[in-house]
Amino acid sequence: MQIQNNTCECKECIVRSLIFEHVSTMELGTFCTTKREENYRKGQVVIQQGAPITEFIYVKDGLVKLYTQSGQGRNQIISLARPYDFISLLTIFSDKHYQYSVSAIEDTTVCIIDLVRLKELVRENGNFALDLLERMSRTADNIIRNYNDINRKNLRGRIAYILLNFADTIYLNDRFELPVSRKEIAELIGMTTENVIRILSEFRKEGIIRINGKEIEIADKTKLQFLSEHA
Amino acid sequence: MQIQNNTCECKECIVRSLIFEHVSTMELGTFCTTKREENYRKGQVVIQQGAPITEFIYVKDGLVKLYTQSGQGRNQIISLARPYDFISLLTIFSDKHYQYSVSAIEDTTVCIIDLVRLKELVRENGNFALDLLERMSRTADNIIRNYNDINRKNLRGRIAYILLNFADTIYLNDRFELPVSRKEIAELIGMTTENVIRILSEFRKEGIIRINGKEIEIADKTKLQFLSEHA
DNA sequence: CGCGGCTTTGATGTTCATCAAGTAAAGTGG
DNA sequence: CCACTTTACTTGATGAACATCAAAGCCGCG
Repeated sequence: MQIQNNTCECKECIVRSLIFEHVSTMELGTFCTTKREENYRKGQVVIQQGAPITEFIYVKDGLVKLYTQSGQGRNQIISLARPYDFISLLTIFSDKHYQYSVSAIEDTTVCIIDLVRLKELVRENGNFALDLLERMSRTADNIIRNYNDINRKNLRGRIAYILLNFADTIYLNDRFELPVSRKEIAELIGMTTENVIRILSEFRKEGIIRINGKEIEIADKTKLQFLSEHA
Repeated sequence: MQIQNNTCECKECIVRSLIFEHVSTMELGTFCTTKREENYRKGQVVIQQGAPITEFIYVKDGLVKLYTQSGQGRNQIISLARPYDFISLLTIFSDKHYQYSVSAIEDTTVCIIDLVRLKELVRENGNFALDLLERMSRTADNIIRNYNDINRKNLRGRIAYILLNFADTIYLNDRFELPVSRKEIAELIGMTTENVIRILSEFRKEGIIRINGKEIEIADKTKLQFLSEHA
């Protein structure tokens, strides 16, 4: 983890993110003086569950996972966050401490803004407040819907669902490199690592997907969609 | 469902609710002219999944459930909402249509505020915006944590968990009347009705609880807590 | 009074986690 | 760069946990 200097390229970075479209250039200036960037390598912990919340963090580049840890290494992944996802959006306004951990799945750069400063901005700029509400609403909503969807599927349905998710929502391509390990997939959709592997193998044998290590290609999308919906 | 007249007892109702503590008396006045109340009897639908979101709704009195419906009557309850819970808090700022249904578990009165008016208030009143953010954050957070907690427990653990939840969080009493049917408990914690009944019976036989229809009394709280945490 | 929904219990079968054991890959220190 | 250790991946066998099916009693409601 390294702290970088604050050359103010915020404009580009932040403006690209919808949430900040209502922040004026002047207000943006004050961000640049208070924000900082940090880099994390794959595997490093960005936020430790239980740590006090003093800052607002978002992913500028890379990929992170939000997860809860409980005894003996049994983790549960709440969600994955990509650039411009606001990883501390969940508890940030309601809690004093993080209820989950965040760590980098790929090399990641995050931007960090002081929470007090962010709150000031909410108070001063009503449109920004609305943007933030909308963003937060969407984030929470997606997570909840995800839990709901996954809970009513059997294991084959879950694997189908997550594969379609990667292809259609994240990579926009039926062929992609899995960013996560089999173990992490298991933690993401609530099953064991062995069964993730088993079912991926089944899908391969059935000609639904092609696998080469972390590389996945969807061969029979119709069938995968059917499985996702009906299993 | 009846529409009531708008005698402005908002002050009492709304002020009691933390979220509105930063709304001035003047602003409160404009609420009274725009808000309305509706009554629903047990079992009636307050919000139908898919309906357009045009208003902000909260429970003034009673108890409702938020749930998603999927084919052939297999529902999943997302959460229960009691007075001053903001039932349309989730999708309200991010979606145009409700992603879930809401119906009354007990006779319920809801207050309804025009969404446009609410957004104006967010824009005008920064402290109110922060309150709303906090409230929303907490709501979403609780739901997510709940899913997380429940997912890692086996069936006995889930029943223990939900019973403790009723006793400690909702009724503040080790003896209470179950507001929900066995079927609804099942939908709330992701198991079948039969197994809810079976495990409640087991707990009764094991002397952990006493049951009389909908009335539950926790007899051995220590054991229930142990089950909730270790099963 | 009868019908439909809720509740209860038992029997059965499927799904899934766990255990075990081995291979492959990736990081680590000399 | 190679031996070494650790972590990820894979497959099979087993049993436990849980859903499903079936049948019957109960209760409220029209």
